[in-house]
Amino acid sequence: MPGWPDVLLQPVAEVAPALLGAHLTHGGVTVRLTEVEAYDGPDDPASHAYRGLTARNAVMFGPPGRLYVYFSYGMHWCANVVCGPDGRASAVLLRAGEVVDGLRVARERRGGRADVELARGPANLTQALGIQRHQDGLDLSRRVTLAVSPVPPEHIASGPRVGVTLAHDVPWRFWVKGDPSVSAYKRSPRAPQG
DNA sequence: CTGGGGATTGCCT
DNA sequence: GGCAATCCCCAGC
Repeated sequence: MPGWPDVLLQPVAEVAPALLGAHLTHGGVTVRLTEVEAYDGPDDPASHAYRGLTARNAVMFGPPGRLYVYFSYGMHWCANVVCGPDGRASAVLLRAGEVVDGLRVARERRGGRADVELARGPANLTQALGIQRHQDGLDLSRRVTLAVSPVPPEHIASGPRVGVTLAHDVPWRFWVKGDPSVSAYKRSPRAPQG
């Protein structure tokens, strides 16, 4: 298993599950990633990079291993790990994690939620870590620690991405089976029935 | 310049 | 399960 950042150069659907179990540290808080989603730049209709380079997604088109942060629904920040070779514009959305260090700070940022909910959901995870617009483009090389041993495939589940209207048949959401910090799955209201 | 929509969340019934 | 909050992004005129 390749280390950081070479692990990011694999196809994004392999990068995403490889990041499960990794630790990410920012703002005095460390989370263990339990849920992620893959977005494959130019070929993926659900990706922010699908329509090409814009001011918002510029970091996606740069080198791997940096943080791509975007603003969502007028109030939330969400974070991705840029991956693939420079210019490929692939990314892995960080959807959920378990706070393993800095509980006190994370609780303050999340306003007294239950510990298991501190980093459950992409916007909640970024809030627990204190990530906002200013962290767009941040180099993650000294902030990510890959799992000592990868989460075994039999402990990983996959399914459609959350809230995504297009390409709903692509099962590029990956999570640790049975982990309580994984967010409840909500299909996009506009996704096909089933 | 403008307007419709969005990789969400949490509170409401 | 329904829906409001809230504002940036970007496509289109």
